[in-house]
Amino acid sequence: MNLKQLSELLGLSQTTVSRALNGYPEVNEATRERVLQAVKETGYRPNKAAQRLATGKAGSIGLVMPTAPGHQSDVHFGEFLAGLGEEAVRHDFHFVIMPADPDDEVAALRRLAISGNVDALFVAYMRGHDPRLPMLKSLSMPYVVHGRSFGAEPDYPYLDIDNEGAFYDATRLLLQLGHTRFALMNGPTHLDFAIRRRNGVISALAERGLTLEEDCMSHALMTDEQGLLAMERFLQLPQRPTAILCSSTVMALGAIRAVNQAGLRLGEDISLIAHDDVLPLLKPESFSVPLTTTRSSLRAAGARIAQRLIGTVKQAGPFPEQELWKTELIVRASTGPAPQSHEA
Amino acid sequence: MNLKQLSELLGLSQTTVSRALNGYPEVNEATRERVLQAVKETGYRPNKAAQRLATGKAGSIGLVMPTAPGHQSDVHFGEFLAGLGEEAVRHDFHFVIMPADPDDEVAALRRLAISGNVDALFVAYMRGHDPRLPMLKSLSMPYVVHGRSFGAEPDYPYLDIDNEGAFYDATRLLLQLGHTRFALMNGPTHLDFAIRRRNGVISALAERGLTLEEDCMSHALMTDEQGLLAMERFLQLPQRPTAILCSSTVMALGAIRAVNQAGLRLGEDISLIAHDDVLPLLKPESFSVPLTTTRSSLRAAGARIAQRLIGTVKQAGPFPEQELWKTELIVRASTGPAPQSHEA
DNA sequence: TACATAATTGAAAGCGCTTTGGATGCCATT
DNA sequence: AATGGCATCCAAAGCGCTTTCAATTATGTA
Repeated sequence: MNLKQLSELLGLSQTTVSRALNGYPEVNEATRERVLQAVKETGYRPNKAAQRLATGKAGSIGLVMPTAPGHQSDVHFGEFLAGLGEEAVRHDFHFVIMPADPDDEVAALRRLAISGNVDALFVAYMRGHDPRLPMLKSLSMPYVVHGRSFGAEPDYPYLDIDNEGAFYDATRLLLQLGHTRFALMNGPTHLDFAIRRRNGVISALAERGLTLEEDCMSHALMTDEQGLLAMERFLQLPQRPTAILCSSTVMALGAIRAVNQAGLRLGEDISLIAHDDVLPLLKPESFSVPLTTTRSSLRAAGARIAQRLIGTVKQAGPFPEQELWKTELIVRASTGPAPQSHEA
Repeated sequence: MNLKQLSELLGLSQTTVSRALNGYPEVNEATRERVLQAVKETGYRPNKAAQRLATGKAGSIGLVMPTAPGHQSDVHFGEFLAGLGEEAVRHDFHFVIMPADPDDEVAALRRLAISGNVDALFVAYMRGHDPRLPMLKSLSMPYVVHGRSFGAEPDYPYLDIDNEGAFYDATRLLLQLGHTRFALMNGPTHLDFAIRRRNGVISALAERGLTLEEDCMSHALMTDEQGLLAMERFLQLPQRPTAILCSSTVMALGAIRAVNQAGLRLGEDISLIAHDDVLPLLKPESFSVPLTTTRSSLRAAGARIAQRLIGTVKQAGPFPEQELWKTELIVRASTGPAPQSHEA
């Protein structure tokens, strides 16, 4: 069933039927009713490809999904998508996801943009000096970046959380509790959020004249296993850190296991603060020792970005170009006063 | 830059340029070279919407993503997507993802199909007597189902793992170890895999004249927290189970915490086998007590389904209509002989 | 040399929709 | 009765591509 058939069935022109469906005013209400009724009966749906070809818009936002045979999938991607979806479903928008090798992301993004398949772009996994930014700017298609790109002029539309502030505050809390030996379990080193979180820690420490040694820093994929490995390394250091900052609750999981296996007690021998993206599969408050976290919902961020993107496409602005969300520092039992040093 | 402009630039007709690009034989190799060169220089990309309109195909596979404000996102979705993507990227296919309220899935799937936006459909989260099946059959669009629908005639294209066999084998292993009191931590009750896994357990038990009591069964979202709660309930039963079967390693995480908190030892007081979807964020072998699992890679399944789907669209069959993958039963330290009952 | 044949290329139709630029009929005004 | 305005409706062009059918040129054969 297409427009032509439907209009013939109704004895109307395609023009009128099209207008009736798209809410144009110059059509008799009685006619509109008749059209709507026929649509219901026949199950007619406009062909999106044709719509897009005719209008240049088709209610879709595009994103590239990094993937490759060896490439680890990422929980955060799915969570983000859920947020985007939550908003998209309200506006009858859909997503076009282009899988691409991580090395090919710039090109993939460009292909997606000029494919004519999408109205706007969502970009994540930002890096320092991200090469996608100049490309996006040259594109004349709306986009919003999740995160920022360290080192680039912040003149692009983004939504980010205050990673530096979050880890600065978390570090200060631990300092106030008397800790002096810190370690940071971070995400992959080239990612923007990792850079900023590290800076947050370093600057809070610097205020007390402390530094973060190279061997007290780990950069790895944010998985349970990597958390375990990193923590095991930290615990074997001659000067064992007592305060750990961790970029993910998933990673914290493994880290805590390492702590337990070493016979140490979380919140007493070792204090730990992790960043919580509010993943539904993992609730920090129900850990055996409830976890102190810096919290910001990834999903909420996704929903907000979708809102901005869709709003822009539908000209329903204006939206702020830049948004920086504060995180919440939620104190639970995994943080406690620094243990009295045996040597002291 | 569009075809018309490109062809004018080259002094050729659109026809010839189009043919040159799509590998038709009736075009002079020299001309083809010239066209390809121009494409490289201008960065021309065909408009997918137009291509789709003209050919009816556009290299995309569609899926609906269940989502709603309260709806929990699911790790498995992302993992699956990674698998699909891994294969799709090789064939320059992309995905069209339609977010939809879980109550609206049938309609959403239909909309997606007749939107003209996709060449094939992927369907997951199958339930018993799934209402999407009859709809799909009436659709004349290729599709592959991940999982099966309990109670429906198995005459549709699917790829599933042998859930019943997996849990049957796991249960038998525990029986051989002398366990007699079993509990099952399952996924949501209406989902097909949950039904089959339960059946697997029940039939293995039945062979020994044992039954699975109602209070030794939990159906819940497969999250860490639900695992904790379910296990806590089990441990408070008057006849405490010693053998636990669990539908997910994520859930096992919480379950194990409950075991530890109760002062019990995994692999001694309590044996546990979990199903492992091979999520990159969680490696059962690196648990403090390495986990005995039934294993089957979700990602591999995704890749295989993409392969079938894309193959069908490109007429590169034939592919088997039905595939049932065996799972591996991998014995690690979380299973051990049944403890000697104090009462015995 | 003339003619069939193969190799290349192009003009134009069509995919299903939106939208511009009229038509048409009806009513109130003059 | 003639005019203008309004409410409705429609024919046709156009979005950017593929593909059918036809035209043109080059090649080989008798």
